[in-house]
Amino acid sequence: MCAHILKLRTICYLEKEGICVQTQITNVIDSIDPKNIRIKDIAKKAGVSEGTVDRVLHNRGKVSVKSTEKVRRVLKEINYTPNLIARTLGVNRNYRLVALTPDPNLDPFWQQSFEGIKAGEAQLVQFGIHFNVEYSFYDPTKKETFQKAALEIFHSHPDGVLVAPLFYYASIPFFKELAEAKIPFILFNTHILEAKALSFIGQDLFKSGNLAAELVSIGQPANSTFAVVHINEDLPNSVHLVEKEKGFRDYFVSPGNSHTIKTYVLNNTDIESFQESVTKIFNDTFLAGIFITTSKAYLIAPIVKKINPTIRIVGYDLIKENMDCLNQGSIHFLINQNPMRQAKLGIQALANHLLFKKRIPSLHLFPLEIITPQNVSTYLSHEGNLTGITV
Amino acid sequence: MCAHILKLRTICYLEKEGICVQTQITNVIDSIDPKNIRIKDIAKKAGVSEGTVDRVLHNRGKVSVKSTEKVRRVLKEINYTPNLIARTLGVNRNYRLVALTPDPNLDPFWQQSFEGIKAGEAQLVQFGIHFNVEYSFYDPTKKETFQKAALEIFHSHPDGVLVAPLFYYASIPFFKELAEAKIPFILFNTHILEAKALSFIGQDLFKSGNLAAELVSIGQPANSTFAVVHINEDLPNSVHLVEKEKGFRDYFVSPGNSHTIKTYVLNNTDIESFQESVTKIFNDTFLAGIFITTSKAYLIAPIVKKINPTIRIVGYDLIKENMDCLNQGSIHFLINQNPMRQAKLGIQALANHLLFKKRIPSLHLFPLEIITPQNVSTYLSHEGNLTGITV
DNA sequence: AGATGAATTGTGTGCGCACACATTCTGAAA
DNA sequence: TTTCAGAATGTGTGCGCACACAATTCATCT
Repeated sequence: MCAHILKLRTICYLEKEGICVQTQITNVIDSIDPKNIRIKDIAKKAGVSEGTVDRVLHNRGKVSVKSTEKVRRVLKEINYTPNLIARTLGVNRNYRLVALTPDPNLDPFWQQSFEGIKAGEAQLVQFGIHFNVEYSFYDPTKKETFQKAALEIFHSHPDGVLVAPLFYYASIPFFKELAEAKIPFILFNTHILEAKALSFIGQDLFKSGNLAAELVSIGQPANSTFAVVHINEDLPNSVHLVEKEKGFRDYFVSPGNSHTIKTYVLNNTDIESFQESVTKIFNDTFLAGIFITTSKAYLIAPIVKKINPTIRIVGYDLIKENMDCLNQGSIHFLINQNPMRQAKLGIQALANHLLFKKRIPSLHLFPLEIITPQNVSTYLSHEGNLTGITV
Repeated sequence: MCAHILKLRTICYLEKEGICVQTQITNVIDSIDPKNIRIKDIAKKAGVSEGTVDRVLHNRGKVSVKSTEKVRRVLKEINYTPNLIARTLGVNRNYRLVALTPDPNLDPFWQQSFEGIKAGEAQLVQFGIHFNVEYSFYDPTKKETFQKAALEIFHSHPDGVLVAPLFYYASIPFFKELAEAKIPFILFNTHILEAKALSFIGQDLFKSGNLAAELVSIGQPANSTFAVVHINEDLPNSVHLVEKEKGFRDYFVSPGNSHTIKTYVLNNTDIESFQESVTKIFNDTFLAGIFITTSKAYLIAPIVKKINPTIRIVGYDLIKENMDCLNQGSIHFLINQNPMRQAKLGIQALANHLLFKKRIPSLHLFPLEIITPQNVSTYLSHEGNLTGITV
């Protein structure tokens, strides 16, 4: 049979210089490959049956103290790691997941997150894993739609939930309910600390604002004025935007700082009056740079460029409209939140938790990706390659 | 048995406004879940045995035209995707991979790539996949060590190879041999087009130089002078550096450009004379920015800062020394090549090819990640999270 | 028609695990 | 001693696939 495996690892390149070929030979004789210990092997080694080992491994009880000890000792000796693939094979129950996000039809940003969820689902299917993801969408401008959807999800008793909880106060009771019902849930995009979620996946928004400040001010003269602009948002209810602004302002609180920061909140209920007010604001004040806290930078960038093309604009996310502005030079930097990868990872994390019973990190912070006209294309071609084993 | 699955997908949030709850109910009655078609199901539908379906699926021959037709028709009708997990279960053989890279002990950059390979291997082990990765290292400054290692690898007849081929001409014959012996190989970090590799994983180096030019010149006054610096490299033999410089210079070939570009090649055989020559060079010419084409920016950044702290420095990679310079303000931008993720993906790609028999893209270009003092920490915390299902 | 060998087709097994179920072992009560 | 729960332990099965091997069919020749 197998056994008698001869492993040969060679590190060699200095032969001439006398250190010569450094070869390490490992002989694995008639023993099990240490990488590949089965429950069966543990059972044999402990002198018990596979069933007993299984009971010990899963704390199913009904094992005598003596047997438990024997198994525990073997487990400590060898480093058993269950074969995750084999583990899922026998599982034929269907896990039902629900994803709750803003409606992708209302915002290209959430369209991308939606794509990520689908990619995650597709990947699991490919591996023969029975995960059904259902989608529930809400209107990001109306918190009642979130509450309603949340209630329905709770009543449908899913096996796991993935949520982008834009509304702070509206989401708290939902998470309380989920926790009580022991339904695992993962947050992405926006972190709600009190939620006690299984995991949060997203960026550090304070640092994100920090970075925006750096980008907007690089190479700018002293005594400049910068603006923070929130578009179309219910600011007091939106933790994520407040956090970004805090980070932005924090960057300028340093000994030698000479810059001035202003904040604007804009609503584009109708386009004409929006354009007017934008024009008025940016004509009145001389700004060296503008930081838009949402993915809506494309709404004001072209207007600002007409007023003064040297005003530096920093926004968020690789949505088409923003990239057009980037290429035309009206937006100078974008910070990519990578909603697609966030969402995909969310699904994967739920699978890891429910199915593979892996421990998943309670915090998965994404890097703050800086996008410029020169590197934007490299991000696009990369986004498509979301497949792989893992992720 | 199973069947009678009731799927319920709800999209609901506009009830008040009359559009009401939009519910889509899918009833799957007594039929197989379309997501989960087995070979057995195909066999039943085609009226043949599982063995015949298997033979058709794998082109093993020994099937009559009639049976082949029957199976093909069913396959066309339903969209069969094999269960990748089950596929690997029965595979008993041990695949032997060899990774050929510069010696990690000589360069922290290659240390990171080494970590990535190990991470990839570890992940496969966790999934119970029998992949043994052996390592073979060469001295990146001596092409003979590459040639020697390559020869040994070829003679050991591995199942797959992952290579970072820094030497252009020295590597061509190796790849020819591998191709003739039908040993699949994947390149990473440096692309050798003629190699006809299974896949290349890495960055577009021309664009990388392009981006460096953008970073070095943002917010700089007109008529500035910038330097391209190659450190410790056999330039004519190193395609990757030449390509980066091309990209860098290309950026400044535009109608309105007023900048000047200079190129320097430095060798730090002994530290003192190196420091002297660096000091001399950068004292002689007034430079607005410097682009170092390797991960060695930390060797000159502190010296340059002493001469003139406003000279902007752009380098490569998140190695400790560079990050220290970044935090101390002597390096202003780094472009992250993500050697860890590149290498890990290389292993995964080989597994996908050999084991899962998935098609893998012949080109996997990584994004050009811009690192600044403000976002460097977010990349570090993220690097650790390399696990997941995929990748 | 019967025999023979090749072409085709069908069946069985193992991969490692989880879980259901069957069996054996205790010790206390009858 | 026998009986009998209940605890402890062991055995068997399926998950979907690949591959080895067994069984069948078919065409051809005697």
